[in-house]
Amino acid sequence: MLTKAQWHYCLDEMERMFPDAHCELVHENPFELLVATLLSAQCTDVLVNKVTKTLFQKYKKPEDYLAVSIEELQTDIRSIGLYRNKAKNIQALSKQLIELYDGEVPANRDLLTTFPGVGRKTANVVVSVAFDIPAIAVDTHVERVTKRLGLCRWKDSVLQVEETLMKKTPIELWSKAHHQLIFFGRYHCKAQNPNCPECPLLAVCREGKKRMSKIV
DNA sequence: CTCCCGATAT
DNA sequence: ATATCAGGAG
Repeated sequence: MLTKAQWHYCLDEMERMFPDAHCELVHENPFELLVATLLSAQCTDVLVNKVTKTLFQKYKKPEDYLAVSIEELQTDIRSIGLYRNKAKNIQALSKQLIELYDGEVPANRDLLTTFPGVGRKTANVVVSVAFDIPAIAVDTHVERVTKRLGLCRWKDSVLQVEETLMKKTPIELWSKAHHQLIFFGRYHCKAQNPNCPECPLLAVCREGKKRMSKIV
């Protein structure tokens, strides 16, 4: 397992590699971020942005998503994948927003998870990015990177990963570290071909050292 | 655990 | 052909 000093070394190096890591889901308000994040499940953010570019011109408010048929909304987001569930969730979520929150996205993680299609990860993204509330959303990249490094156990749940990250990272760094973990996982410590030979974290990485010893 | 699911990279 | 992608619900 990584020591505290080793983890802070990782945070420093990721800051060096990706100093401008940020949310790559294009949005102009909390509602757009909520929809974009819901759409991003099992889909690249590049594809999400391609769809929302036209989607957000057609649908501005929750009412707009309820004004069309489910089939029409499905067609508008079909290229995203999982489009039947996502279309249904967007309409149900819009209805709940109007009836219980006057159409405004609540700045509260636990309230957000009561919305259909919104789990802990999506809720953490929204409160963190849209409302500057400290949170660490554990997506596929964050989970993979923290487990490869050895900060977490391979058998840990995403909630356990989140708790470990919150415990071992100063709260003022949560948002930045969260995005740097994603950039590091997306562009360097990739799922299929991680670039271990050129990795500045190799010296402290459990999985990296194992992979490199196999090559030699 | 399974299902949902199209686009892209390997 | 197969793996993966800013997951969530039953």
